[in-house]
Amino acid sequence: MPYKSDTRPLTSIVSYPERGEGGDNRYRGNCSPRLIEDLLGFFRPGEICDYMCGSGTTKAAADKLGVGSHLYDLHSGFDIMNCEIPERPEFIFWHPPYWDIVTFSDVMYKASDVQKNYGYDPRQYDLSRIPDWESFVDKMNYAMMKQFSALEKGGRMAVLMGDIKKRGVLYSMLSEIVKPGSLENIIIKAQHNCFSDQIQYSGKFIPILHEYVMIVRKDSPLLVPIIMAKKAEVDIRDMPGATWRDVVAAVLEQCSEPVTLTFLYEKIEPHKKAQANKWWKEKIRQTLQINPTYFFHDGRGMWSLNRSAA
DNA sequence: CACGCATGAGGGATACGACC
DNA sequence: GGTCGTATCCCTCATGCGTG
Repeated sequence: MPYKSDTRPLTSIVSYPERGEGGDNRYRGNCSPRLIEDLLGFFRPGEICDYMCGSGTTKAAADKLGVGSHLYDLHSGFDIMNCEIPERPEFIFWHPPYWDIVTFSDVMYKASDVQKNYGYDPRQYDLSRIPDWESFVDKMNYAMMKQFSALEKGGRMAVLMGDIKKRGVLYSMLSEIVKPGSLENIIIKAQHNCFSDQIQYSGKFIPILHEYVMIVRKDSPLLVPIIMAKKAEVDIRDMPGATWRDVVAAVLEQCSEPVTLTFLYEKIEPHKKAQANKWWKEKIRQTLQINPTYFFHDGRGMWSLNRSAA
């Protein structure tokens, strides 16, 4: 009786406290097969492909539901960055590494075995061995687009990924992963019994207890819309939406001592805010006057920021 | 629900006395 | 005389409210 969608309708939040049968729970970083069962139960693809199948969680889920599967991994001769994808998949499940949180090659399995059986050292192609975040994201996005390109029209990719907090910095895979096609769903998946549960955190950050399943669909084969993160910097003095109060406060904020009006003029004059207003000097003076809660008047022509103001 | 009207924030423009 | 401090007026836009 395949596709028993039983009492677990798929929703935008999922939680699998007991991991269920399948896969190897000693293989760190793998997920509950129940997630994949639920995805298969909902989308009902004829087959499922997994190009980073790891310990075989996808196979366990597919077998249980009687769905055909095509499974590959770096540990058994398939390198996503360089090998051709053999199928035109209808459904891809992808559980990429969480950067370098868990190293796979030569840790979860022996590099020498792969060298012996397939003739390459898996460590050189292993995404979990990329030390810097930028190149990791680049490679991830390449692998994402490569898999998406292989999809048949109407096909889907479900990507299970998590954000990472390292030394106070958030590295968000969900933000930075490229999103080709139609972004159909983002599912929050609760994490249970993960390694970080054991760590006593020193305080100032919110422990991450969830990951995401992003589902994208390929609607048109040739022209594919994509959403991708782009880092940029804007100057508040050139920004539509920033008020005069914002601009003046921002300039004063980087000064420890009271500054002259001339200084404020110099800092603001070259920017769009000033260039858009013929009376910009007057506006600056007026702004300082009408916001006594934010701006201190330290004698004629001298101003500073009231840092205690809310 | 469309409308007319009031209100208030933000911004532009101008004027003018005080001060250096 | 030029800069600074202050007041005033007008415009636009968003929001809220009562009325028909």
